[in-house]
Order: sequence, then structure tokens, then C-alpha cells
Amino acid sequence: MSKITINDIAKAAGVAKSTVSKVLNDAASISEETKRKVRDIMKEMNYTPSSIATQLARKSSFNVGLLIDLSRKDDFLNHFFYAIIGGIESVIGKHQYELTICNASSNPGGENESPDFMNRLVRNGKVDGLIMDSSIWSAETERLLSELQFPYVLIGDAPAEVTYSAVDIDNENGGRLLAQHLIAQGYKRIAFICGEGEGEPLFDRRVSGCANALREHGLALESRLVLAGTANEANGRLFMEQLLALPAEEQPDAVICMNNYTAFGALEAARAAGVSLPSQLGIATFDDYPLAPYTNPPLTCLKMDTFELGVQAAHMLMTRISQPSAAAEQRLIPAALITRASTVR
Amino acid sequence: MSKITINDIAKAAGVAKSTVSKVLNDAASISEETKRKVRDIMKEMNYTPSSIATQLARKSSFNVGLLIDLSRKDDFLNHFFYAIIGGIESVIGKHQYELTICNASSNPGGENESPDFMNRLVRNGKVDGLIMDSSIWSAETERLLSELQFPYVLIGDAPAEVTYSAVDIDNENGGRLLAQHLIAQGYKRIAFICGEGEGEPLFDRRVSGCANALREHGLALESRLVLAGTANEANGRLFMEQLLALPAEEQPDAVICMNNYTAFGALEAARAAGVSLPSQLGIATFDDYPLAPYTNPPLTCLKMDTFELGVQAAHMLMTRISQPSAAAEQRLIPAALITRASTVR
DNA sequence: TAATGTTAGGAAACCGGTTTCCTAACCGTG
DNA sequence: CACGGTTAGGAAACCGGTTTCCTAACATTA
Repeated sequence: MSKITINDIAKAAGVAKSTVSKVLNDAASISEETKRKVRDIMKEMNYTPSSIATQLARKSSFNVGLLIDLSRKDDFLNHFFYAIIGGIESVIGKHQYELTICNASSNPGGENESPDFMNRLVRNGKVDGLIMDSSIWSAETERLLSELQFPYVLIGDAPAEVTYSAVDIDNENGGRLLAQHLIAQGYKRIAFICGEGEGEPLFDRRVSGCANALREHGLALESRLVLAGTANEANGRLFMEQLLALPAEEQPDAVICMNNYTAFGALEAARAAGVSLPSQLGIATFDDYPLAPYTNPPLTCLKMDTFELGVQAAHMLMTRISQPSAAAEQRLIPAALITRASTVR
Repeated sequence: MSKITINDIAKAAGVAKSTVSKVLNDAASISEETKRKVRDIMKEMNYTPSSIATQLARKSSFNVGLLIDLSRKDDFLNHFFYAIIGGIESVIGKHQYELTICNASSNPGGENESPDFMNRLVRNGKVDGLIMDSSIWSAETERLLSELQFPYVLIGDAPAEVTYSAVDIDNENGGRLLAQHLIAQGYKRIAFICGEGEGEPLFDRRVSGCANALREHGLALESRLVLAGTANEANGRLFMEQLLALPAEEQPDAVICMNNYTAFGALEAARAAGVSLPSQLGIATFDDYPLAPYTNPPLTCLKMDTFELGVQAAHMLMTRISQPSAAAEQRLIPAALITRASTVR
């Protein structure tokens, strides 16, 4: 007994296959009586239409692709990946779409070669749209996709005047929230540690959010207190030691960390130096990894709703797929301040 | 200019479409000269064959599905998801397969209803095989899939005499490795904290690995020192406090923790109680989350190669897809002991 | 009653590939 | 030179749906 097809149903019901197809799509031109009859037979024969055949006939794959660089480790996407996927799935599932994951790093494409995924996913019709991490973006990718008028949405930072759709966490406002909280707690000299430095969008936005909040309160983010370097535990430790080595009157009374690794290093360095937290020094950080509530003292964090990031990216993509002519848009997901003991005095 | 198809190529090359198809598949019956000519035209016209049409004709989707419960948070899969996917992708990509992610929790299926994914993914032909987290498994799912002779592989614990393929981390040997290491360091009274308790495969296997290693060294895992409870930070802390409250001669001199959250809680509780680590008490743990090397003291861990877990699962699935009659097999991925200061005295 | 409109459902083309089967042309051989 | 064997490539059926167009049967109106 091989697979049941539309022809088998048509034969069994004594109708034309076109009629069966119309029943599948609940066409108005088929009487309720016929529909009932055909549906009964479908149930009886345990029929499920082939989605491949539908895809071919409809010229649509009902798949969206998520393009990420699976070779990158320990970065933002890595950690929040699960929630992002959950968010995407929750939206596209309702539209009967599936999610295909593709590794963009397997062949990034050279000068004359287009990236691997262009053939594997886009040109061959395996997906109807693409969500991609902004690390995948390149002018060439952009050119190829827009030439095909192919719908896509970026997750991550997008320059101000872009022609494509993008979603990101509102990092600038995040920096602002952290700074405002510290100011409200009476901290005055605030330092910012780690990040690749000027030119890196994530760093720039967060720092500028901090700086703006300080300025609005008559304070300043001193450039000497902004220390750039890969955001890991080692640099967190190192930079904290450097800050504590400053003359007393130049030392910060609060530090904002780029992520939890940095914060963890900074925290341990401060504890090791015998600094009393949070009275003498406040520590706050971007991101909220699972252990942050359990450090000593627990860390004040800026929590990012990455599920929502996936949700919004998926919404925007579905819109672009159904209305190709709609204007591109950029959205920012607000981040939430989680106040814990490391900054409450 | 709509999409270029095989017919356009055939016309432009002055050959039959069957010839073009044969060129695509590098058939022996086509001369090198014709192949060259047709390929030149393909390149010139920027042709990519429709994978949907190929799928229909070949009756194969060249897709595998990964079935997970996206509603579950903070569990094993959640954290290691990224690496597992990377492992799967690295294998199936070489076979020209893509990976489709599906949320198994959207409609788990009731008594008479089969689970959502059976229609969305399996019966409609969207995927040729399935990799699923063992939490998805149910007798009904098993029945439905094997009735269709549909290839699938489980990730996670599988009972000894199962008829399906499965991969898991070798948890029993992991328990053994941790215990052996502690014994070698001179620890004698070993406790095991957290896990749902007897009947939970993960707990049973790990505990039994520990117990066996101890037995082989003339020691025993005392049941009073095995404390069951959800493996989180709070229970790690709580159980450590309970252990430290025992009469001195009954206290353990080493603790094996179910995961890093547990270990973190236990570590903080021990520090708070003024226990000197690792001389007075050793702490070792399953899993190696990013912060484990940076605790004070750094934690000895059992690191799991989840990328390899994905790799093996994918290998087994590809085998089952290409050779449906091949026997099912179970594999265990060895875990690696990472020795750090928390147990080295 | 004849002309017209409406409706349910069927026939066939179509989506873009693959595969089977067949044939014309060429080969070497006796 | 006639014959059987090989080879390159074409015609057509096929995969399993969708869609367009058409028609027979019935209802409506003048």
C-alpha cells in the first residue's frame, strides 16, 4: 500500500481530482453535500495531501529560512538562539509555515561567487523568505536579494537609513535605563567596560545611551572610564583591576558591563580587592544569563526579550512575503531593567 | 523576466528537457561536449533548478526535521541547542539536506488525535526523517512512526531494548569519571545532589556510574548522601546546607552536582559556611557552562560534546534514510572530565 | 415557452523537474 | 556490404497537486 494520493480519493469518491482539490481548499463552488462525502473518504483512507505537490503547483514553499553563522561560539545569538527560534516558530506556525535553519558559514561566497545559501535556499525555492543575523549581512548579499526582490528581515543592528527590514534590541535605551538607575541610586562616576570599541554598533549604541542619560543629569561619561576590549571574563577582571588602581578621586563608583561574562569577572576582581558591594561600588550589566541572580551580590541586569525579537522578525517577514510592495521598517524591542542587590544601596 | 526553468534552458540549448535533466545529474549517457554546451547556457542564464520540482519527481524532500519542545525552558536542550544544531547541520549539509525545526508542543496530540507534527512534517512529506528530543517520545508517536516505517532518531535516554535508534551522552560513564577523579584525589565520602530521583533515567544513570566506581574502589555511595530534588541553584544551596549540618563524621568530603546551577548554589553555600575548598570539601559537577571556569574556586566539570551529539544523530538518521532496512542502533557519546581547582588538593 | 442566468462539478493544462523507453546514427566485424 | 552491438539523445509519461475554462442541469424571467 503505497501513499494515498488525490487520485485515489477522487476515484473512491467518484468525482474528478479537481473536485477533490477544491474540497481541500474549501472552494465555494462545491456543495456541502459533496464536501462532506469527499471529506469522509479522506478520513477513512487516512489521506494527507503532499505538501511538495502543493508547493510546486502554488509556486510557494511555505518555508522560511533562518540564516546564522553556526561556527560562531559564545555570542549573543548562540545564547539566545533557543528563544529566538521559539518566537519565530510561534508566529510562522500560525501561517502554516515551517522554519528551515541554514548555516551561513559553510560557504560565505567570495568575490564572484554568491554565498552558498543563495542557491541552497533562495534561488532553488526552498524558502519564501529569510531571517538573518546581521553578522551575515554584506553589500553583496543585499544586492543579490534585492535584485531577486526576495523578502528578508535582519536581526541585529541596522544603520539609520537602510532599505531593508530589521529588528533589534533597543540597546541605546538599554544603556539609558542602566545609567538612569545608577544615577537614581546616587552613583555619580560611571564606568563602562568592554566592547570592541568605537565603530562597533552594539558598543556605540549602548555607550551613547549611557552618555545621554548622564548628560541629562548634568553628569558625563568620561572617556577614560570607557574601556574597550573583547567582552569576556578575563577583560572584565582586568579592567576592574585597572579602574581600582586609579587614584581614589578618579575611581568610578559604578560600572556598567557589556555582558554577564564581563560582569562576572569584574565582580570577582572587586570582591578579591575587598571592595564592598554595592555601597562602595555598584555593578550593573547588559544581559541576564541564568546565573546572574545567584552571584554575590546578585547582579542588576538589563534583560532582553529575545523571544519577542523572534516574534517581531517573523511578523515583519510574513508581511513582506504577503505584501512585497510594503515599505521596509525597522523595529526596536525594549529591554527591561532587573534591579538586584549589586546596585541597590 | 520570470524564473528560468529547465524548459528555457532546453530551448536555448536546442536539446530536449530530458537531456538538460541528465546534464544536471551528470548522466553517463550524455557526451562531454553536450554537457559543456548545456552548462554554459545554464551559467549564462543564471539557472538554478527548482528544488521543489526535484522533490516531487524524486519523491524525497531532502529535508530532515528536528522536533523539540520549544516551550520548555532552561533545560539541557535549551542550553546546548546551538551546538546540537551545528552538529546536525554539518552532517546533513554534506548530503544536500536542509534542517527544519518544528515545535512539538504546539499540539502534542490527544487520545485519538495524532500529534501536530505528524501531519505538518511527516505525512505530508515535508521531511524525510526526524531527529527528536526524547521528551517528545511517547508510545503513540513510536507506533505512528514505525507504522509508516518513517526514519527517526532520538536524542536522549533510551531504554535498553528499544527498536529505534538513539544517541545520548554517556551519563553512566560520566558519573564514573567524576567519582574516579574524586577518589584519586583522596576523597572518600561522596555525596550526590539533585535530580528528580529514582526512575528518572538521567539521575539513575549518573548515580549508578558514581556508585559503581566507588564500589570498585571498596567504597560506597551512601543513600543518605544522595539528595533528590529539582536541579537548580536553590536546591544546590539547600542540600549543601543540609549536608554541612550533619554530624562531622557523617559529612561528605566531596559533592557531585547534577548541573552547574546546582553546583553554583552548593559552592556559594559552602563558601558562606566558611568551608575551605577544595581541601576540606571537593565540588565537581556535570555540564560545563561558560562561567564554570570562573567561579571561586573554578569548578571541576564533566563536559559534554553536544556538537558530537548532533553529528552522531544526523549520521544515524542519514543511514536510516538511505537504508531503511538497516538495524536500529544506540550510541553513547563519551563525556570529558575537565579538572579544575574545586577538586584538586 | 423560449431565452437567459446561475450553479456544481468535470477535463485538461500546468507547475518544473525525473525516468523510462525508444530510435537514429555510428561502430566494428566477418 | 550486411549485420548485430553500442551510444547519444529525444518523446512522453509521470510525480501530486492547482487552476482555468467549459458544460450540463436547473432556476428565473419576460
